[in-house]
Order: sequence, then structure tokens, then C-alpha cells
Amino acid sequence: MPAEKTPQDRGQPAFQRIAAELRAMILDGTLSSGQKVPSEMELKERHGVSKMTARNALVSLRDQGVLESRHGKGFFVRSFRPIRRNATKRLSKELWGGGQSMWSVDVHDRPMTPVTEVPVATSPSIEVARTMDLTSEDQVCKRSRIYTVEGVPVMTAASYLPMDIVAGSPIMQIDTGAGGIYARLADLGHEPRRFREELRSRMPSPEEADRLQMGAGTPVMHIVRTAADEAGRIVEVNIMLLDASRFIMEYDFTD
Amino acid sequence: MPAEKTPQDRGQPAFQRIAAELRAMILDGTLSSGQKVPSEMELKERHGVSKMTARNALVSLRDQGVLESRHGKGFFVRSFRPIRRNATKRLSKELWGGGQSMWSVDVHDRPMTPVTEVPVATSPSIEVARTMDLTSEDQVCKRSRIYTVEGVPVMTAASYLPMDIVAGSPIMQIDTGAGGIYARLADLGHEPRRFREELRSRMPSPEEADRLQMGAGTPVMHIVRTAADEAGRIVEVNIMLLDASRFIMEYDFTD
DNA sequence: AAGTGGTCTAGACCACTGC
DNA sequence: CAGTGGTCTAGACCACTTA
Repeated sequence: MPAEKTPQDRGQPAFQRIAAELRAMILDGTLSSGQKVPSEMELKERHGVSKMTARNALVSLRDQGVLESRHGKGFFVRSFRPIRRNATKRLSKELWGGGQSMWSVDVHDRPMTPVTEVPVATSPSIEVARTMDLTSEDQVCKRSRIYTVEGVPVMTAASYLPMDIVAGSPIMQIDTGAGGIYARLADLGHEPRRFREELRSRMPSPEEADRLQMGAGTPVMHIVRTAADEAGRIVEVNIMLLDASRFIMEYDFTD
Repeated sequence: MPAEKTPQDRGQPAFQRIAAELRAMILDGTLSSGQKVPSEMELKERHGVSKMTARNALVSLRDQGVLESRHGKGFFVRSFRPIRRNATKRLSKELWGGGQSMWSVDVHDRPMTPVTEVPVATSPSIEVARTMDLTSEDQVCKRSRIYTVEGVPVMTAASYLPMDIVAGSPIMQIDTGAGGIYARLADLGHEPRRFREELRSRMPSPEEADRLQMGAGTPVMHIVRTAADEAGRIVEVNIMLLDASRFIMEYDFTD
């Protein structure tokens, strides 16, 4: 009697074994970026499992960010073409040459184009009020932006500024003029001098994934940037949400 | 005839509707951090669906980082107790007070304790060689560390240094003495002066998830830190892997 | 029309937990 | 032991894509 195929091959579940096999094929180049992987039916017959088990392998890889699925077409190996974002531009240009980067990045500049909403005066959220040391009765200016690369949204940003500083200034307009809001803050006597970025990474809510048109298995980076003027007053809080699969963040510093 | 329950309630799949309901209950506080959520069987009966559909709702929330599962016990609401890591300590202490942080963090210092492996001389990987501008014939010193908080691993780090600088020095010992490897590099005439951190976020491989004992639905942060001496030579490359659910990264800079 | 992914059912058996 | 999550089957039907 031939060796019976046990449902669980000594410890490892079938769907994990299939997933590991596909993972290995991607790593060794048998399956390459953007390529279609075997369909549910193919895996079902090749491995002698049910459709749901074959599918489970594919879905688990998708939820690990390895594959993406296109309804009616198949599962495909995901590609990683990140944008490099340097938070400390001036420092980096002066101090570092190029070339010693860990991950290869497109040399072609794919410009990130922002679309700005009409600025509004509003009440700050509890978090923003606490961060800016305001009360719930103070008003802030909110400037929302969405950034796209090649037509797809990759980042949203909401900038908050105290109304007692920016009321009646160009910062309340969509177009803030040369130098942007930082130049205007300088005009108003509150030039930003010190910055802090706090960065978290987590899975997006369904709404967030929808807004950034993200596939499953992709985390977001949640960044809060605060800017302080010479006197130490927080003059801007910027809350950003980034599709993590599209960015490499870069921070330079001397110590 | 009473309204038949259609399998898909006008567009939204049943498992998504159940997941959204649980999500809302967590958001409004009906279910709070660490608490058990209804079991597969409870959801099955309450919503009149099969076990697999009820389970699908729970699993999808787990893979979004909202729930965690404990075999034989149930699904539970995940809690978020991050560690704050400031890459630029000196700057931050001088320039910023406390209190204007976006996310609340434990005030109790939960110390992060490192365990260091015996340093080894080895050939650099292609990435490390390119980053340090070495050839594949050059040797590097590799220092591996794993950091734990309250007994659980939260971060791994591998530090690479050129052997032509560190051979025979205390850097090849486990204990490098007061000031650590940066002080020893200074002793050797290669004090690190400029730093760069490159940060990616992605889902971990099964091996990485295992090493950091991470639950499903948790991304990792992958950080590469390079340190250059006064002459501009890269004297250290440090590759870190962090459980993203346990960290808030903080970067301070001026202009 | 054929092939693909997406959802769902009604069972089954296993492994782990706590009483 | 009962209750829980974890895996699996053998179907079914739907929605989407391509030809």
C-alpha cells in the first residue's frame, strides 16, 4: 500500500507548505516581480488539496505583502519601487555623497505631485490641541493635501497652524507663494527652526486603505511632524499617512 | 413571506460586515483593550452564518492588527504600548521639553536589555559591501544583538565594521567598555560624526515573525543606520529589525 | 464561454486551554 | 470534559476578465 498523504505533513499545515514553496520560488527567481503565480485550480490539482486550502496559501502570502490579487486575472508577485524621502534636505546634500544607499531606488525622478484643498479654520482635535498647547476653544487652520505618483495616491498630509498667527495671511490661501508656508511663517515672525518627526507603522483601517488605494498586506507609516519657532512655540503640526510599500524614509543627523 | 436573508447584504460581504461591527465596538469602547471578543460559535449563531464565515471576520481583523488570537482561549483586542526611541538623543534633550507628544507612552521606563553575541569576522553581504565601499574580499566584524523588553524580543540589530579598522581592538570583544563601540572607534581615530538612518516598513517573513515572536498583522520596521567618520568613511553599518507595534521612532532636526 | 478570484456552506477532525 | 481556535473538504454560486 502506497504511503497515504496525511492532511498535515508532519506538523506543518498544507497551506503553509504551499505558501513557503511559492515564497522560495520568488526568492530564487523562478517567479519574478510582476509575474503571475499558479492559480487556485492549478495549486489544487498539483498538491492534491481542496480549492480553499490552495486559496488559503495564496491569501496568506497576499496578506504578508508578497502577492497581490486581481479579480478575474490571478495572483501576481508584488514589486517594490520605493520613493526616497529625505526629511533633512539641507544637511544631507552637504554632508553625504550618493551611492552608499542600502536599497536601490529608481534614478528616474517620478515626481510626487500634491493637490491642496482649500484651507479651513476649524477646532483642533484633542491630540492636535495638546501637541500645540492650545485649548479646545482656540482655532486652527487646517491645510489638507494628497500626493500622487503616476496618478496613484501615495500619501496624505494635514497641516495644522494656530489661527492667531496665520489669520488673514497667505497661509489661508491655497497658493501660499514662493517658499510655501514656512516662508510665510517667517514673514509673520515665526520662522520654524526646530523640527521633530514621530513615526509609527501599523496596518491601515479599511477606510485608510481605500483612500490610498492600497492592497492587502501593506502597512502605513503614520508620521507626526511638529515645527517650533525660535521662542519654542509649536507653529505647525503636520499629520501624514504614507503607503509604506512606496517609501524609504531617510534621516540624517550629526551627534 | 419574511424577507429572506441574502448571503451578501447588498454589496458588502457578510464577513466584512461582521468585522466592521466588531471594529466599531472596539472604537466606541464596548470592547476594550485586552478583552475577549465573541467566539466563532457565538458569531456564527448571532449572525446566522457558517463557522468559516464567522472565522473569516475574526481572522481578517487579526491580519489587520486589530485582534490577536490565542489557541484554545479566544480572540482578544490587541493593546498598543509602544517604546519611544529617539535616534538623536543629544539634540532632543537640549531643544525640546516634554509633553507635546502625539501618542501617549508609558512613563514607567521599561528598560530594553540587549544580549550581545560573540563578535565574528566574516565576509560582508553584497549590500553591506556596497554600502561600506568594500570589495567582497574585505572582511568585516559582525556584532549581533537582540533586545528584549519584559522578556520578549522586540528588536534585532547587526552591526558591521571594517576589519582593517577594528582588528585586534576591544570591538572584537563582547564587552567593548565604557562608551561602547563609538568610543572605541574614536580611540582608533575614526570617531563617528555623521549618521544616516534609512527606514522601511513591511510585513515580516515567517522567520522574522518567529524571531521577534510577533503576532499576525504586525509590520516590522527595517532600519539601516550608517555612520561616517570625519573623513567621510563609512565606519559602521547597523541593520535593525523592529517589531513595529512596539515602537514610536523619533527624529529631531533643525532646518 | 472559459478561466480566474471572492464568498459561503455544512460538515469533519485536530490541538490547545481550563475546569 | 466542554469550549476554543486551526485546518481541511467538496461542493456551490457570484463577479470580473479575456477572448
